[in-house]
Amino acid sequence: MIEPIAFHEEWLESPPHFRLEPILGYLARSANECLFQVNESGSEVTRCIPVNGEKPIVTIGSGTDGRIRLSFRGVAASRMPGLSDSVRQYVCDWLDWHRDMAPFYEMAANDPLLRGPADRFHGLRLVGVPDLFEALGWAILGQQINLAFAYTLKRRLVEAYGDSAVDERGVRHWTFPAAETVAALRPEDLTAMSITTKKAEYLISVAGLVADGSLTKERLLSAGSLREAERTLTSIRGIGPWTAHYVAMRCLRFPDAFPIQDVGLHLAIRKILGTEAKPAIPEILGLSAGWRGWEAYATFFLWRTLY
DNA sequence: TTCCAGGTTTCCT
DNA sequence: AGGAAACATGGA
Repeated sequence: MIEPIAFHEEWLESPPHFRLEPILGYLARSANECLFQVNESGSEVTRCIPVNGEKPIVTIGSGTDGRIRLSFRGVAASRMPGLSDSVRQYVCDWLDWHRDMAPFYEMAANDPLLRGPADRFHGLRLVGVPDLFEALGWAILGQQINLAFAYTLKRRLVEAYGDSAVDERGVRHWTFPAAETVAALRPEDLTAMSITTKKAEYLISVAGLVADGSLTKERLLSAGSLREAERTLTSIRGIGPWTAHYVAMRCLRFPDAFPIQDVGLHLAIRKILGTEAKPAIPEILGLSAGWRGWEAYATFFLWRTLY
């Protein structure tokens, strides 16, 4: 006898300065994204969120009254209890739901670089990558290659070694490969999909650190300071300052994380200033002086202007 | 074909 | 400490 598949739905009040539209716009930036899917009308996003040993397929959309609709399916009814709390927790982390954004908008209103983006993308949140290995893996994959190619590499990795769940319409929803899985690979397994030799080594060794528990989110957060987390991360081969700050920003959620070497950031600044050349680091330090404590958000809003 | 991309390591002075 | 060079592959 087949157990009934449950469907769960709930509605959440949007916090102040939270709008799904600019968030979905960001999530839809690559048609090659393989870990979640924004629907054609851009009104909702769907992804598999592995929690409590289950693989619910979760959809986040907005109602006409501004409330946010959270629904999930694909889980046996008997396994549902307790799941909605975990799913909601993941979604809140993913979308930085609880951030008090008022100070950011106050600051941005008087900032020459942020004024425009903060207005144009009002309600945008710093979309996170809650899983540490996913954040590290995505950052390493994206080092020094264009974003389009990075998405292609991620898709190859995910579809080869990730887990997945199939919904009632037969659509497969992927999750990022487990650290344990990647830790057990040989470099050739990854170079075969055009991941460079070095990155293959980095990915496998970082996966090993995560898999054996020596590198955890809790440990990186426990020291409390961005500087400590950065030092721990950059001591690992394959993780430089950009990757450390990228992970601090999108996974550890340090608000002052600041991947200042990021090419995307440079391109966004150049675009807003209308200059010919990309800004030099000392110039960016000057331009960002007023962002103190909001560097991660400032970076994210500037990225958003590129897509 | 050339340039460059959400860098990091290694090797120089 | 600071800077150049090597790496390595595809997208536009």
